[in-house]
Parts: sequence; structure tokens; C-alpha cells
Amino acid sequence: MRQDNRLPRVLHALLHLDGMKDPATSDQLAEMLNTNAAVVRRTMAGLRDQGILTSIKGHGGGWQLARPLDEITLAEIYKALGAPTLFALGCGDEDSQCLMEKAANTATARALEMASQTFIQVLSSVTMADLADDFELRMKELGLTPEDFAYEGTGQH
Amino acid sequence: MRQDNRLPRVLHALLHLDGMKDPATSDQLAEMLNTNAAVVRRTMAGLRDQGILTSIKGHGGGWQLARPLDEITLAEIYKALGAPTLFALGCGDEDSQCLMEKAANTATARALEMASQTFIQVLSSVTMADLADDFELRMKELGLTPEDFAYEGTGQH
DNA sequence: GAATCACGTAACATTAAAAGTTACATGATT
DNA sequence: AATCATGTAACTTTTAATGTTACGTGATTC
Repeated sequence: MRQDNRLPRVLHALLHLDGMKDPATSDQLAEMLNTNAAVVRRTMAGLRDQGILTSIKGHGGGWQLARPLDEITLAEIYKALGAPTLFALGCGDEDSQCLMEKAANTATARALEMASQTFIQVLSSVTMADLADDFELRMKELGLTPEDFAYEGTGQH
Repeated sequence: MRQDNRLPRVLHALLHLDGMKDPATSDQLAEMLNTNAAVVRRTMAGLRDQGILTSIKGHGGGWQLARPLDEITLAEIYKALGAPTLFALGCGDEDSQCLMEKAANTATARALEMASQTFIQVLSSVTMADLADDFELRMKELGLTPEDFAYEGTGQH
């Protein structure tokens, strides 16, 4: 299949949302993420259901953070996305009859399982606040200020 | 993309090859692996180039192990396959301009990198002989003998 | 209360890479 | 010389994310 970029995309979106006082519309986020509004809604739906984001309909509506960044771990976000398939590699047919195939599949599955645990463990140890810190560091390194990253919205609602 | 099952498939094939004294043709292996000969040749090409397998053309030819199983680690096999993409997850655009996107991508990439290291590490710690042992254990648990797994070839060449 | 805005969602097209398939060239054996 | 088996190219199929379009529903504004 195609590569699944939902996780980094959502992380990116959340960082932008943190810097805004008004809700951001799906269209605004779509522009930031170089995609379109339907993809944004579809992707963020899980985060809303999980209580990470709030969505507001109607005039002045859009997406907002439901919690401060330091109370959101990357693992929680990954889970909110439905914990999508991590690996492009498979471990063969689940219920094969051949015992040699079973040995081969089990060995592959074990390596994948260990890797998966590492992945989740790393995600669990990082919060969105850590990403915000990383962003600020990068900004200072370039001698920029937060104003350079404020979203240029219409301000009308 | 579709799932990549080359690794478990090749492991399976090597276990079968270990039990045979004559070379196995691509057609024979294809039958064991539930695929066809061209896929077998394409998949095993890397293992031949890496000196794990030998391929012999012509009458009585086919595929053979080039080394004993305890001198072949799973990591070496994975590398011989070209170290195919491990993850279905991507970490976003490599050279994005947005610093927030960079922070998001970097965090994702870090988690993937750690997971990848774990994967390789586990593969490095397992040899094909370990898989053969696992197979024998499964066989004994079912009260079967090696003869039950000998390939029923034509014997003609 | 009508118009507008923005999310919610369904349906369909696009995309990318492994896997499946077919065909034929090359080399080895009989 | 005929046959067997690999080597390889070209093309089709498969699968799930992504892109796209369209329309329903709820909230706000005037």
C-alpha cells in the first residue's frame, strides 16, 4: 500500500493548533498540511472521539485542542488514529499447515512484535509538549519569533 | 502497498532446502511456498548474490544452501533481500520548510528508528539453525518424524 | 427563519509497491 | 540437438492510504 503519514501529519496539526486562540477550520489545517479538508476531518475524527480535540460546527467553528500539550503523549495519538498497521512487512499466513512455515512465521512475528513494543514505548515517553519545545528550539536557532508562525487567518467570524 | 512477505517466505524456503540433499527447483519451491517460479527466482536472487544460496542451471539444477544453517542469521537474510522498507508508517516529507512539521517528522522518525534498531537486533540474534530447532520441537510435539516432511519429488534427473 | 458556515460522512478515483503472470533468452546436462 | 532450469524483462493484479467530490446536519449570524 501507500505510506501512512497520518501520525506525523496529526502531530504537525496539533502543534499549529496550540499556537492559535481561535478554532482552526479543516480548510485552514488542510492548507498547512498540504492536503484537503475532507482528509483533515477523516484523520482527526479519532482524536476527537478520544477527547484530544474538540470540533465545533457552524460559524466560527473548527478544531481546538481539548487538553494542554503536556497531557498528550504520542502513544495516545497513535492509538486515537486506530493504531494503524505499523509494518510493511508481514509475518506470513497466520494459520499455515506446514510446520516449517510456522517456524518461519513465528520468528518473523517475534521480531516484529519486539519492534512494535519499542515503537509504542518511545511514543509513550514523548508528549506533544516535548515537540513544542523542539519546535521552539529550532525557531531560536534560526533567530525567529513566534509571530513568524502565527496563522494568517481572515479574522472574520 | 501490499504486505511484504518476502522475509518469512525465504525463511520457510531455507528450512525446506536444509532437509533436501538434491537441489530444489524454483517450481518445487514455488509449490511449497504457494506461489510461482518467477517469484521464487526474483526473491531468492539476493540470497544467491550474498552467498547464502547457490543456484545451478540445467538438468538436475536448482537451489541449494551455500552454508550450514547456524552460519546464517536472519539479519543477514533481511539484508540480502535488500533490507526492504520495514514500516508502513512514514515520517512525513524529508525536507519541509515548516519548523512545526520538522519537529513532528523528527519525533516520528526517532520512534521508527528505535523500532528498526530493535528489529535488526532481534534478527541478528537468531540463526536459521534456531528456526530448524523450533521446527523439530513442533514436529515432536505432534509425534511426527522427519520423513513426514521430506519433499515428494520425481527423483528423476 | 433564511442564508451561510463548518463539520460528518459516503462514494469514488488515484497512487505505490509487492506479488502474480507470461514470455523468452541463456546456460548446463543428457 | 533436445530438454531442463535459471535470469530477467514486461505487464497485470492487489491493497490500503490518500485525494476528490458531493451532500447531509448542526450552529451562527443577520
